[in-house]
Amino acid sequence: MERRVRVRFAPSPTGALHIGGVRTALYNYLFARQHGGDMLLRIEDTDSTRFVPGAEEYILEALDWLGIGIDEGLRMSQKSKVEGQKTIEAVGSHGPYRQSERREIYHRYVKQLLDSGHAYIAFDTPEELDAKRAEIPNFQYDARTRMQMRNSLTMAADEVQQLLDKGEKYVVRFKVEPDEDVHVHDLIRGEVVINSNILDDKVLYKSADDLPTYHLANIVDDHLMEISHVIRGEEWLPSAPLHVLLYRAFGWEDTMPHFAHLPLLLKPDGNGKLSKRDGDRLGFPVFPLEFHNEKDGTVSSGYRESGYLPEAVINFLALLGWHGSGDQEMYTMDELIKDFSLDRVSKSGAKFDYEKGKWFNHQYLQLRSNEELAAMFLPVLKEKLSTFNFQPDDFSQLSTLNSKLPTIVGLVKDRVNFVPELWEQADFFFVAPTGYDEKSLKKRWKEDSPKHMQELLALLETVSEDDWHKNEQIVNDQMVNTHWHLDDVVMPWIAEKEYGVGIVMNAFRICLVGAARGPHIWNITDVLGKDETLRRVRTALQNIR
RNA sequence: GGUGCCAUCGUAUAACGGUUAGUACUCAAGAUUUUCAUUCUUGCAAUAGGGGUUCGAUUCCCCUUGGCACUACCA
Repeated sequence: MERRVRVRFAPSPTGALHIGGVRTALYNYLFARQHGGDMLLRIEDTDSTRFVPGAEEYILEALDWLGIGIDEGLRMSQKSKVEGQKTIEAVGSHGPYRQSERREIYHRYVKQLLDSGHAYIAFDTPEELDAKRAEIPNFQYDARTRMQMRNSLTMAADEVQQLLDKGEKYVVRFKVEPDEDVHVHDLIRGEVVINSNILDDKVLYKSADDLPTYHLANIVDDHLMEISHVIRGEEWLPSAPLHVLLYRAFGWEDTMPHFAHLPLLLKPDGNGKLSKRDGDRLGFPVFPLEFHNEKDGTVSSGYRESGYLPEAVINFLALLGWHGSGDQEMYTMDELIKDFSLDRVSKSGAKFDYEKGKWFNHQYLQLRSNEELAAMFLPVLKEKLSTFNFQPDDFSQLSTLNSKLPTIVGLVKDRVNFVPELWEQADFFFVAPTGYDEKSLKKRWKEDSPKHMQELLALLETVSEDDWHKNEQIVNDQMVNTHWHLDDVVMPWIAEKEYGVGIVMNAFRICLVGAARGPHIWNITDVLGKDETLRRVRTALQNIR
């Protein structure tokens, strides 16, 4: 009889959520959804010294942005999202879902371990332990050394009680029995065996802040919250045997969750795991959202603010350490849920390939409608225009420009990876050239160009405003081509005068754009309109050379 | 140092003992084009090394090498 699938993502609020953590959350989510199970979110804030304000909200907002839904535990309130404010809600009957709010629970279970003889009280201070480590190389608090230390195993019961009554600081340590092969069955790696001799008597309960360590809290919570599968990063593999021993000590071995340890995300260059510094150094975000760390005053860039689409980040991350059943690379979240399998998670660490991430974003950008992209581009555009003596308020009154925005975006979107890059591709639609690109002039502005432009100017003057924009779609060979009226005006003239089409049109392009770039020329004239087009040609005739 | 995990083109990965070792990104070349880009086509490029097992190893085993993680009153 299989249990209901219940998985959890359990981050620590010690800063921005690392992209590797996002992938762990994603795999948990995919697994839960695929099996019709529950995805829980629990906050592991048992280290009061490392707590960073805002980190919890950040984590929940990031998952929300990416579409990684939470069924139980802490999550962004959906109701408040509509109202535009960000509040956190707790759902489910296994709470509280913040470990700092579960102190009494841990007390109870620590006592159980103490009573059953699986744990003991130790009075050794951090200073004493440091001294010991300095004195004895590779010192480890374990079966070999514990009888030389100050703890409830070496001291008489009344002496221990005396110290406790006096309020002496103490920790609770797990009593690891020596010479035992501990087997951990990992869903990704198979059977892992570690001898208990190399395990130390881990601290389960800290004296410093009256809270348990990760190991104790984790086992107690996963048990109480009826977690069926623990899917977490590979850094936890070495302590998995300890966790097995803890389940056993509690008598919970029959309902112990299945383990799956995910490969780590590595630096793109060199060695080591991906860190915050790599992002700064190599120029890409390692966090989903921008984060302002109140504790140390640092600001970390995020995928969202860099112009990434959430579905691109999800797709990219999903394929880092996992592959589908076929050659498919573009996956919607629903498709991922259908195809996901722990069997196809790789064992080795994955170097973070940022270029592939850019490619994914390009792909997903093309899938968005021009209207959507225009809406995303608008804030960037206003920002850019404000540097051209264009006040953002003025811009909002330029309704014609506003209505043309989707068209403009549609003309250049296939050449960008990110929304903000639309500006570099489309700037000339909004601002007339302020200069002319040297290279383009050298190659495309010929001796006859001024004469050509004069004649072209006169020719275009004769075109009516209506005809200016006239075009028809021609379908042949399943290709859609646009035939422009202006072609009928200009091409015969070029043919008659025996000018080169390239020579004329490239010069014309320089007048309008300022360089040899941009979409098809009639698309540009169509957006600019007759007046603006002619104005730019006159300006160019005055200013070039 | 100790323990564990891992090892296919530069990168992500495919090939559940038999393939000309596949795909995608990157890069290069070509085609298309009135520019730039897109797009399309082609190309470059890998089984870490050494032993076994087998008729046959990318695949199974061992050793070496290398990479990574852990080794806190952090998670």
